[in-house]
Amino acid sequence: MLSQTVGYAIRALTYLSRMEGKPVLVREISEATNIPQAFLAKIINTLGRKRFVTTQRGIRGGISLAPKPESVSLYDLCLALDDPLLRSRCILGMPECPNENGCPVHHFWAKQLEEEIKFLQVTTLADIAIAQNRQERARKRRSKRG
Amino acid sequence: MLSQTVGYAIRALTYLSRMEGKPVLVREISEATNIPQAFLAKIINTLGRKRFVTTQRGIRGGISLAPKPESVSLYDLCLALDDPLLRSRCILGMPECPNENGCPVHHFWAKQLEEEIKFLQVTTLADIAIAQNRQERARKRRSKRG
DNA sequence: TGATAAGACGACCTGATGGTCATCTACTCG
DNA sequence: CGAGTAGATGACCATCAGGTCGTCTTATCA
Repeated sequence: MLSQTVGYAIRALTYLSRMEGKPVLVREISEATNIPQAFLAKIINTLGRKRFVTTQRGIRGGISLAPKPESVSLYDLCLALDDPLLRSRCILGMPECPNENGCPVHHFWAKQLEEEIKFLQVTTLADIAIAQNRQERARKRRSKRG
Repeated sequence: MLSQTVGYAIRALTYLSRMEGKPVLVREISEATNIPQAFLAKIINTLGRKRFVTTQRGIRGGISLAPKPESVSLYDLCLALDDPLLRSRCILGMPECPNENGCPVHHFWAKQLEEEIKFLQVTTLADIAIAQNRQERARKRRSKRG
């Protein structure tokens, strides 16, 4: 499981990546994605210091995505926001566990974690934006039909 | 990832399951497994109320495993100790996510969780005890040889 | 220049998890 | 019965993630 924080970051940046670089207010992101505004501001701030977004204060200010969506992996975001997933270790914590493959729990969880890291590395904001656009269109079709 | 609490429970009960029903002191389990004693006592207490172990106070007292090791799945322990894993939901938390299969993140994580639940259901204390016995023998061989 | 709009930032709160400690209760044995 | 042993139990503490609030700073525009 990813942390709530990284989940929010993914949703917020995905929203930004569908805006073609136009600055968007934190308030607007918050309302569109249903993320608590004050907390989102904090996350955005961190992402700004790590150069994932550029921020602009004052009138006509807002947030915009700095890199291209397809060059931001979920793994990058986990790193930037220090997601606990990246710190996870064998839960049975027996001293010999990491070096032996006898323990079925260790073996299984190591495999799961490896798969997850891999997934986070190959999945980018662009992938999620595409899926969201698809969902959006499906939703609109449904409401027009209904 | 399983919680620390469930990890401790698995290790403690695996230790018990290698004792053939003989009562063992919390202190002994704690020392053998390197689990903080006071915290372990609390976990054991919960497991006692849920009938996973029988406890006996006073001289010649201690803890013993109530069911047979092969009939206690890790899933049972997660349930008994209310592991957060069993409460996990889609991290992107978008309202449509659970009903759509468009979101790659949702899709992947649902699959991972399903695999984990399955693993927890089919893996029992007996499986872990067997693996530990194997490790133990290997360790002894190494130290005799060295 | 000053009003206003925005993000920056530090202080603080809350609940969950992991962990400690002191005291109570129950059991065994001499 | 009384001493001693061992689990039961409740109060308490630390840390962390998630979240709020108030104030400061920086930008735009009239």
